[in-house]
Amino acid sequence: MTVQQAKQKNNQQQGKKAKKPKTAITPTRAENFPEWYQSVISSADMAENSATRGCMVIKPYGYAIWEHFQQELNSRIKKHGVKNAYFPLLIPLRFFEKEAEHVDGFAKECAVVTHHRLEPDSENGGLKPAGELTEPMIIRPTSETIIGESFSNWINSYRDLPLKINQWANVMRWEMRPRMFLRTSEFMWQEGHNAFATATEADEDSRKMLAMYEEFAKNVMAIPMIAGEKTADERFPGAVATYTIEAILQDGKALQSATSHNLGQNFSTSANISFQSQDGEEKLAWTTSWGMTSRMIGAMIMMHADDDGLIVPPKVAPHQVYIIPVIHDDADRSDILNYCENLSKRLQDQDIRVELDASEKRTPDKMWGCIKQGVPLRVEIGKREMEAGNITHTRRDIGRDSKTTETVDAFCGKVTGILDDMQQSMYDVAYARTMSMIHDVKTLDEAHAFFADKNNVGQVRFDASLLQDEAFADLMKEFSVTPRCLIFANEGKVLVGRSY
RNA sequence: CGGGGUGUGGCGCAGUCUGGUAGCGCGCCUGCUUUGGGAGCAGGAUGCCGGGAGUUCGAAUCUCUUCACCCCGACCA
Repeated sequence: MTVQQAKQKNNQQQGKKAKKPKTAITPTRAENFPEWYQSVISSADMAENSATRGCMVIKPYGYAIWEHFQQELNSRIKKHGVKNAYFPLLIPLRFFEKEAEHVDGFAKECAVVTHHRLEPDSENGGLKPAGELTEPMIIRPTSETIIGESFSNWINSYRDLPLKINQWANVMRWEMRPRMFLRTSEFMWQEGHNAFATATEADEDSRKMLAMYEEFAKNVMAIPMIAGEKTADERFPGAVATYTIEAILQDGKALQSATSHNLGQNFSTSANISFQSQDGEEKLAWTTSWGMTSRMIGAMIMMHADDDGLIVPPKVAPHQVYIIPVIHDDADRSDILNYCENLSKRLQDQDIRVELDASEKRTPDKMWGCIKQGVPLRVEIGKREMEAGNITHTRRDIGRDSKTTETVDAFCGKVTGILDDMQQSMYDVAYARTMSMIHDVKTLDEAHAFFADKNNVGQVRFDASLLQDEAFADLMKEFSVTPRCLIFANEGKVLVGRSY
C-alpha cells in the first residue's frame, strides 16, 4: 500500500467514527496554518520563544535534529575540499562599510556594539553602558567582509588558490517579524567562502555548492527543491549571481532554503583579495559564498508534518525507533523491560538510533508523545509480544494502517529497510505535492486569475520574459508575490508566488 | 517600521462595557481503580490579573504610559 492510499483509508475510517477526527495538533493545518506550525513545534518539544526578543531556545529534541543535520551536511562540505575555520562574531564597522551594496542590504538589520563596560546607574539603580568604543562593531549578519579581510592576508599567489573555507556559526539579523526556525533574530548556519583565480571557476563553484544543497535536501531532509537563479531584485547584496533552492510548503508558500552566491570580484575589490598570477601579474580573486541555515528545520516541519504533529525523516531523526513497553501487570515489568533492552541492543548494533521509554508515564501518553515528536518507527512490546517472541511496529508517516506484528528476528532483519523506505516515501509524497502546487500559465492575466481565486494554493510558472511586463509589478503588489527563481530545470521559466 | 489584535496559575480561556474577597477547562501533585490510539473517581497545590504612573475609600476592570507576543503589510536565510 502506498502512503497516499493508506492515508486515504485512514481518513475514511476516521470519517465513519466521527465527523471531525481527533488530531494531536490543534488547530489543524486547514484551520490555521501558522498556528498549527507553532503548535507542532511546542508539541514536539523542539523549541520555544525566549525572553530575548526575536530569539528562540532550541530544546534538546530540536537541537538533536540540528546535530544530525550538521553532521550530514558537514561531511558533504568536506568532500568538496572545504576546510572548517572560525571567524569573529564582531565585525569592525569600517570593514562592513567597504562594500556599498552589501551595506544597503544589511544596514537596516544590524545589531551594533558600542560599549565595552557596564557601570552602576544612579538614576534607576541598575546598570548602564560605559566605556564607549572608539570604533563601533556590528554583530555579523554574514561574514563576507571579515573573512575577506583574512583572505587578503592569506592569498598572495596563484598557488594559494583555490581557497575554500567554511564556518559553522550563529549570525544576527534584527528581524521585525520573527518566527521560530523560519526567521529569528539570531540563527545558526554554515557559511562557506571560496576564492578562485578565474571567473569561470567561481561561477562553477557557486553552482556546484547549490547542487550539494539540493542533494542534501533531497536525500537527508526528504525535501524536493526547485533550484534556480534569483532575479536581480532578489539577489544577495553584493553578488553577481545568486543561486537558490526553494521549497514549496504545504500551504503553497515558497521558502528560500539555501543560497549560493557568485560574488564576482566585488568583495575581493573591497577587501583587496589579490594574488600574483603565473605570468607575474597582480590580479583580484573571484569569490563565492554559500549558506544553509537552521531555517531548514522549519522547512522540514512545514513540508512533512501533519495534524498529529511532526514527522522527522529517518536520516535526521534523534530517535529512529522508539520502544514502548506495554505493562499491564507489575509482575511482568522486569521481563518485558529486559525483552525491550535486548531489542534495543540489537538495534544499536545495527547503528540504529533507538530510544527505550521505561518511564512511569502512561502508555497512551508515551504513544502520543512519540507521534507528536515524529519518531519514524514506534515499537510496542507487551506481554503478548514477549511470549510469542514478537514485536509490534508502526510507521509514523502511514499511521495505524502500517501496524505490523512480527518476530524480533524478522524485524531486526528489515528495520534498516523500513527506515530507508520511509525516507524515500516521505520524499515521494513531498515531491508529488510540490509538483501539484506548480501551475503553468501563459500570460499575466492567467497568473492574476490564479492568485485571485482564494481556493488556489501554490506557485505559478511562466515565461521569464513576462517579468519585464509592467503588469508584473502590479501583480506582485496586489497579491504580495515575488519571483522565486529562474528555474534551472525549466529553461526560460520563472517561478512566482508567495513566500516566507 | 505601518495597520489590527492579545497579555489573568505550567497551557488554553472567562471575568473588563457597568470598579466591590480571582474563576473555569486542561495539565501538575496524592491515593485507589485503570493501561494495546489521548482513562475514571476522590482529594490537593499553584496568581503582585505583562510593567510603571495616575483616578478612587477600593482597580484585572477606568485614564495615561511603557514592554512583550500574535496576525496582515514592508524587509529578509
